[in-house]
Amino acid sequence: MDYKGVYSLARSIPKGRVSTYGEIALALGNAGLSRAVGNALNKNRSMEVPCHRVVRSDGFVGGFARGAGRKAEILTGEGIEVDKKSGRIKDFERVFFSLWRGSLKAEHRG
DNA sequence: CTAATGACCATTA
DNA sequence: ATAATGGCCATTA
Repeated sequence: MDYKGVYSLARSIPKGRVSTYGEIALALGNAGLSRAVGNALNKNRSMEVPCHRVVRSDGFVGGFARGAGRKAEILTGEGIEVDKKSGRIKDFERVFFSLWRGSLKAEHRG
């Protein structure tokens, strides 16, 4: 598993935006890596890698080494609204950032 | 090597 | 909209 690639892509996510495990996997060349990507980010624990900006494709924040609640709080601090009750991201399609084409539908109408 | 687990994704009912 | 099922890859025991 090329962790370096995962971390590099994760770093590519700008503040105030979120991407998905599947996107990273797809950018690496294998969409099936989605699960492995999560493992890689989990193992990381480096502050230089904004793993908190990587969420599930469904719009849920997903898991986090420090707990999903912590992840949601960090995202909220970056301007991304998260519903603590359901653990879902508000305006997910709006804050979504595509790694392989630098955002596609996210910028379709500003 | 086999078996089980995980920060997932897509399909189907 | 929610709930349940199958598939995928890598790591760990």
